[in-house]
Amino acid sequence: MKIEERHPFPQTIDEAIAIQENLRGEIITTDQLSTVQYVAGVDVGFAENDTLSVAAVAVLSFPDLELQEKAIAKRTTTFPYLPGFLSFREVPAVLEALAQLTIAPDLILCDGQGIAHPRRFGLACHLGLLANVPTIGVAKSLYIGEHEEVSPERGSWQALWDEGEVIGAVLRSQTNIKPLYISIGHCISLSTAIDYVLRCAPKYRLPETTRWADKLASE
DNA sequence: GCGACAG
DNA sequence: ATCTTGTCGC
Repeated sequence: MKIEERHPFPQTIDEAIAIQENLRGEIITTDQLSTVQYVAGVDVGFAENDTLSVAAVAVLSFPDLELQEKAIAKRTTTFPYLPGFLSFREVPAVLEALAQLTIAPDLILCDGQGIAHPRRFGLACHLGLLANVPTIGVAKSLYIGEHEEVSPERGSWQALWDEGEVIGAVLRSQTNIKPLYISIGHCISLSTAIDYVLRCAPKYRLPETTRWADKLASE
Protein backbone atom coordinates (compact mmCIF):
# COMPACT_ATOMS: atom_id res chain seq x y z
CA MET A 1 0.00 0.00 0.00
CA LYS A 2 1.06 3.58 -0.54
CA ILE A 3 2.35 5.67 2.39
CA GLU A 4 2.66 9.47 2.16
CA GLU A 5 5.46 11.29 3.99
CA ARG A 6 4.03 13.67 6.57
CA HIS A 7 6.98 14.87 8.63
CA PRO A 8 10.66 14.14 9.20
CA PHE A 9 11.41 12.06 12.26
CA PRO A 10 12.67 14.06 15.24
CA GLN A 11 16.15 14.09 16.73
CA THR A 12 15.15 15.56 20.08
CA ILE A 13 12.35 15.23 22.62
CA ASP A 14 11.29 18.83 22.04
CA GLU A 15 10.86 18.14 18.33
CA ALA A 16 8.91 14.98 19.13
CA ILE A 17 6.56 16.86 21.46
CA ALA A 18 6.01 19.51 18.79
CA ILE A 19 5.05 16.84 16.25
CA GLN A 20 2.61 15.21 18.68
CA GLU A 21 0.97 18.53 19.47
CA ASN A 22 0.76 19.51 15.81
CA LEU A 23 -0.81 16.26 14.69
CA ARG A 24 -3.14 15.45 17.60
CA GLY A 25 -5.80 17.79 16.24
CA GLU A 26 -6.10 15.69 13.09
CA ILE A 27 -7.20 12.56 14.94
CA ILE A 28 -10.78 11.57 14.11
CA THR A 29 -12.65 9.93 17.00
CA THR A 30 -15.81 8.90 15.14
CA ASP A 31 -16.38 5.94 12.85
CA GLN A 32 -14.96 6.68 9.41
CA LEU A 33 -14.13 3.13 8.38
CA SER A 34 -15.36 1.26 5.37
CA THR A 35 -16.69 -2.28 5.54
CA VAL A 36 -13.94 -4.25 7.24
CA GLN A 37 -12.81 -7.03 4.96
CA TYR A 38 -9.16 -7.04 6.05
CA VAL A 39 -7.80 -6.43 9.56
CA ALA A 40 -4.08 -6.07 10.20
CA GLY A 41 -1.90 -6.49 13.25
CA VAL A 42 1.50 -4.82 13.63
CA ASP A 43 4.33 -5.43 16.05
CA VAL A 44 7.98 -4.47 16.35
CA GLY A 45 10.73 -6.54 17.88
CA PHE A 46 14.31 -5.53 18.65
CA ALA A 47 17.52 -7.47 18.25
CA GLU A 48 21.28 -7.14 18.12
CA ASN A 49 21.49 -5.22 21.34
CA ASP A 50 18.60 -2.95 20.33
CA THR A 51 20.28 -1.67 17.17
CA LEU A 52 17.94 -3.57 14.82
CA SER A 53 14.17 -3.02 14.60
CA VAL A 54 12.06 -5.75 13.03
CA ALA A 55 8.51 -4.74 12.12
CA ALA A 56 5.93 -7.32 11.14
CA VAL A 57 2.47 -6.86 9.67
CA ALA A 58 -0.10 -9.63 9.37
CA VAL A 59 -3.24 -9.09 7.30
CA LEU A 60 -6.20 -11.31 8.17
CA SER A 61 -9.59 -11.66 6.55
CA PHE A 62 -12.51 -10.44 8.64
CA PRO A 63 -14.55 -11.85 10.30
CA ASP A 64 -13.03 -15.30 9.72
CA LEU A 65 -9.50 -14.22 10.77
CA GLU A 66 -7.49 -16.26 8.28
CA LEU A 67 -3.98 -15.07 7.38
CA GLN A 68 -3.98 -13.44 3.94
CA GLU A 69 -0.66 -11.62 3.69
CA LYS A 70 2.43 -10.85 5.76
CA ALA A 71 5.30 -8.38 5.51
CA ILE A 72 8.54 -7.87 7.43
CA ALA A 73 10.80 -4.80 7.47
CA LYS A 74 14.20 -4.64 9.15
CA ARG A 75 15.71 -1.27 9.87
CA THR A 76 18.35 0.32 12.08
CA THR A 77 16.83 1.52 15.37
CA THR A 78 16.90 5.33 15.44
CA PHE A 79 15.08 6.30 18.62
CA PRO A 80 15.40 5.04 22.23
CA TYR A 81 12.48 3.75 24.26
CA LEU A 82 10.98 6.61 26.22
CA PRO A 83 7.48 6.41 27.73
CA GLY A 84 5.35 8.91 25.82
CA PHE A 85 7.41 8.62 22.64
CA LEU A 86 7.06 4.98 21.68
CA SER A 87 5.76 5.80 18.20
CA PHE A 88 8.97 7.55 17.15
CA ARG A 89 10.81 4.32 17.89
CA GLU A 90 8.41 1.89 16.23
CA VAL A 91 6.47 3.66 13.48
CA PRO A 92 9.29 4.09 10.91
CA ALA A 93 9.82 0.33 10.60
CA VAL A 94 6.07 -0.34 10.61
CA LEU A 95 5.53 2.07 7.71
CA GLU A 96 8.18 0.23 5.69
CA ALA A 97 6.40 -3.05 6.31
CA LEU A 98 2.99 -1.58 5.44
CA ALA A 99 4.39 -0.18 2.19
CA GLN A 100 5.17 -3.73 1.04
CA LEU A 101 1.56 -4.87 1.33
CA THR A 102 -0.51 -5.77 -1.71
CA ILE A 103 -3.69 -5.73 0.36
CA ALA A 104 -4.55 -2.38 2.00
CA PRO A 105 -6.06 -3.22 5.42
CA ASP A 106 -9.34 -1.56 6.41
CA LEU A 107 -8.36 -1.50 10.08
CA ILE A 108 -5.11 -1.92 12.04
CA LEU A 109 -4.83 -3.15 15.63
CA CYS A 110 -1.72 -1.69 17.24
CA ASP A 111 0.39 -2.94 20.12
CA GLY A 112 0.20 0.09 22.44
CA GLN A 113 -2.01 3.03 23.34
CA GLY A 114 -3.98 5.37 21.09
CA ILE A 115 -5.34 8.53 22.73
CA ALA A 116 -4.77 7.05 26.21
CA HIS A 117 -1.57 9.07 26.27
CA PRO A 118 -0.39 12.21 28.14
CA ARG A 119 -0.76 14.32 24.96
CA ARG A 120 -3.52 12.16 23.50
CA PHE A 121 -1.24 10.96 20.73
CA GLY A 122 -0.01 7.44 21.34
CA LEU A 123 1.39 4.94 18.86
CA ALA A 124 -1.98 3.96 17.35
CA CYS A 125 -2.85 7.61 16.63
CA HIS A 126 0.51 8.31 15.03
CA LEU A 127 0.40 5.22 12.84
CA GLY A 128 -3.22 5.81 11.83
CA LEU A 129 -2.50 9.35 10.69
CA LEU A 130 0.70 8.56 8.80
CA ALA A 131 -0.72 5.47 7.11
CA ASN A 132 -4.16 7.06 6.73
CA VAL A 133 -5.89 3.93 8.02
CA PRO A 134 -8.35 3.46 10.90
CA THR A 135 -6.44 2.18 13.95
CA ILE A 136 -7.13 0.90 17.47
CA GLY A 137 -4.70 0.97 20.38
CA VAL A 138 -4.63 -2.42 22.10
CA ALA A 139 -2.20 -2.26 25.03
CA LYS A 140 -1.30 -5.08 27.38
CA SER A 141 -0.75 -2.82 30.37
CA LEU A 142 -1.96 0.46 31.83
CA TYR A 143 -0.05 3.60 30.92
CA ILE A 144 -2.17 6.48 32.23
CA GLY A 145 -5.68 6.80 33.64
CA GLU A 146 -7.85 5.32 36.35
CA HIS A 147 -10.73 2.87 36.25
CA GLU A 148 -13.16 0.84 38.31
CA GLU A 149 -12.68 -2.89 38.78
CA VAL A 150 -13.70 -4.83 35.64
CA SER A 151 -16.02 -7.85 35.99
CA PRO A 152 -14.32 -11.17 35.17
CA GLU A 153 -16.53 -12.13 32.21
CA ARG A 154 -15.34 -11.82 28.62
CA GLY A 155 -16.78 -8.64 27.08
CA SER A 156 -17.12 -6.65 30.28
CA TRP A 157 -15.30 -3.32 30.41
CA GLN A 158 -14.86 -0.09 32.34
CA ALA A 159 -14.13 3.40 31.11
CA LEU A 160 -10.55 4.59 31.51
CA TRP A 161 -10.52 8.16 32.85
CA ASP A 162 -7.91 10.89 32.86
CA GLU A 163 -8.33 14.58 33.66
CA GLY A 164 -12.10 14.23 33.71
CA GLU A 165 -12.43 12.58 30.32
CA VAL A 166 -12.82 9.04 29.02
CA ILE A 167 -9.62 8.16 27.19
CA GLY A 168 -10.24 4.46 26.61
CA ALA A 169 -11.63 1.22 27.97
CA VAL A 170 -10.28 -1.56 30.13
CA LEU A 171 -11.65 -4.64 28.38
CA ARG A 172 -11.83 -8.26 29.46
CA SER A 173 -11.17 -10.14 26.21
CA GLN A 174 -11.36 -13.55 27.94
CA THR A 175 -13.06 -14.62 31.15
CA ASN A 176 -10.81 -14.53 34.22
CA ILE A 177 -7.86 -13.24 32.21
CA LYS A 178 -6.04 -9.92 32.65
CA PRO A 179 -7.81 -7.15 30.72
CA LEU A 180 -6.58 -5.17 27.71
CA TYR A 181 -6.38 -1.38 27.51
CA ILE A 182 -8.25 -0.19 24.43
CA SER A 183 -8.19 3.32 23.03
CA ILE A 184 -9.07 5.16 19.85
CA GLY A 185 -6.24 5.38 17.34
CA HIS A 186 -7.78 7.07 14.31
CA CYS A 187 -11.11 7.10 12.44
CA ILE A 188 -13.00 4.91 14.92
CA SER A 189 -15.16 5.40 18.02
CA LEU A 190 -14.40 3.72 21.32
CA SER A 191 -17.47 1.48 21.26
CA THR A 192 -16.71 0.30 17.73
CA ALA A 193 -13.10 -0.29 18.73
CA ILE A 194 -14.21 -2.49 21.63
CA ASP A 195 -16.44 -4.45 19.30
CA TYR A 196 -13.65 -5.14 16.80
CA VAL A 197 -11.17 -6.13 19.48
CA LEU A 198 -13.63 -8.68 20.85
CA ARG A 199 -14.35 -10.04 17.40
CA CYS A 200 -10.62 -10.34 16.69
CA ALA A 201 -9.91 -12.11 19.99
CA PRO A 202 -12.39 -15.04 19.99
CA LYS A 203 -10.11 -17.46 21.83
CA TYR A 204 -7.07 -15.81 23.42
CA ARG A 205 -6.34 -12.66 25.41
CA LEU A 206 -4.64 -10.94 22.48
CA PRO A 207 -6.30 -10.42 19.08
CA GLU A 208 -5.34 -12.93 16.39
CA THR A 209 -3.85 -10.06 14.39
CA THR A 210 -1.43 -9.20 17.19
CA ARG A 211 -0.60 -12.84 17.82
CA TRP A 212 0.37 -13.29 14.17
CA ALA A 213 2.42 -10.09 14.08
CA ASP A 214 4.21 -11.05 17.32
CA LYS A 215 5.12 -14.41 15.89
CA LEU A 216 6.36 -12.95 12.59
CA ALA A 217 8.48 -10.25 14.27
CA SER A 218 10.38 -12.79 16.31
CA GLU A 219 11.21 -15.28 13.57
C1' DG B 1 12.15 16.76 44.86
C1' DC B 2 10.46 11.62 44.32
C1' DG B 3 8.42 7.99 41.91
C1' DA B 4 6.04 6.01 37.98
C1' DC B 5 6.41 5.05 33.19
C1' DA B 6 2.82 1.82 26.39
C1' DG B 7 6.93 -1.47 24.09
C1' DA C 1 11.12 -4.83 24.41
C1' DT C 2 14.70 -8.62 25.93
C1' DC C 3 17.37 -12.20 28.84
C1' DT C 4 15.21 -17.49 29.90
C1' DT C 5 13.03 -23.57 32.22
C1' DG C 6 10.17 -25.42 34.35
C1' DT C 7 5.87 -25.24 36.38
C1' DC C 8 1.20 -24.21 38.52
C1' DG C 9 -3.62 -23.95 37.10
C1' DC C 10 -7.92 -23.78 34.18
